[in-house]
Amino acid sequence: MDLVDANDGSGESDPHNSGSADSSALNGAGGRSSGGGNSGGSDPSHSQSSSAISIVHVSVPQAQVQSVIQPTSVIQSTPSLQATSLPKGNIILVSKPNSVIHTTGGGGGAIQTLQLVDNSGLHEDENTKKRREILARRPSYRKILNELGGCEISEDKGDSPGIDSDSSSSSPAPPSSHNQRTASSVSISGTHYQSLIKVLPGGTIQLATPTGNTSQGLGDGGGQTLPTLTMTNTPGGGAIVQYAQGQDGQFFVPVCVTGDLQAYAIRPVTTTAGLNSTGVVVGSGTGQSLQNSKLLAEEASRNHELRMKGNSGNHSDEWDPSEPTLQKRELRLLKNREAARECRRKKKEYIKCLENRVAVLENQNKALIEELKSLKELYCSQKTD
DNA sequence: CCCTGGCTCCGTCATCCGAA
DNA sequence: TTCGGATGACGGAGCCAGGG
Repeated sequence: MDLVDANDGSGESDPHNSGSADSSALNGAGGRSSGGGNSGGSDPSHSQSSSAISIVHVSVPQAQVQSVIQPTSVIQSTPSLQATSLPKGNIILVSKPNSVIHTTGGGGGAIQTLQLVDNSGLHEDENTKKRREILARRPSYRKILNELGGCEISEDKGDSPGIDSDSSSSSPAPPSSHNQRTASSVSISGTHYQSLIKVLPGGTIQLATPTGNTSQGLGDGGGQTLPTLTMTNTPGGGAIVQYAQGQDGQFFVPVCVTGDLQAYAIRPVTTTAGLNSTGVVVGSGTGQSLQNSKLLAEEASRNHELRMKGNSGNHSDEWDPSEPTLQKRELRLLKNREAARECRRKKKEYIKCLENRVAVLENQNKALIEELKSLKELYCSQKTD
């Protein structure tokens, strides 16, 4: 069994690693060593283009289920695939190419698999080049997270982080919310992505076919029929999987969601020209920021006018030669204020994501230890027979 | 009640870095 | 080269709990 290390891209760290008190939390999260830190699941150089298929299978009764689908993994759906239900205690760990999501029934039932195919090997040169470029850059939280695919920092305040949204997009479910469903779509560089989420009571995740006839089907999917993946008993019912159907394949990227949720953002398999380096689908992006800029400018000018009015009593006839500069400065300050606020928010989210990841990995570790134990026992008992 | 230390949030400045 | 966004660093303000 090719058990894949789930600790894929946990090398995230404070981009600047300045070690100040302000960033101590990030530094504590594990420093990205120069050069190789950004490796793991998202590292194209890791993609072993061997045809060997990794099967990851963990079944631990009573254990909390965690699902980790690492970046660069592609879930290649088989149209005829039926809903796959992971019994209580199962864990999906996929961080290597050509992996298979594999589950057995709690009592040794039939095995169902979802094959994961990694296409990154096809574009290794390109990806390596890109990776070098990325490593040479100074990373931001968002970049780090996107590259890791570990956590997605939301673009818009108050919205569900990391989940692209249109009219029916999801918002972070309240802890008690047990039946959460999300369908969203977005186009990037001509690639249409669909993401369908359903979290059922008990933590079942379902990938729904947009037009399919599964009961979880959501909305219109442009004729694509996608399989359903069901995972039961995720802790707190908090797992979210976003399904992507692109021109060049389907794929999942893990994403953290504020709270206890974990989601998977959408990422293209290949680096397409028009796509940003991250390729993570995030809702309501540029338009809003433009709008924000406008609003900021308006606010700045308003403030300026108010100040001018306030000052008019004192220096009525005085003309300040530096007025445009002042206005410019005010606008810059205003923008920077907003940016700082946003930056702090992202930082918080980033830390939360790291904490979530720690929790997930701890649980996985626990489960694997248990699995090892039971296998050992099994082996010993068979040996003595 | 006052003081103090810890914590959090905020605004500003400086700097880095990518895009134009 | 310039511009603007992102973010670390720094200091101030407010809140809260604990102690005298």
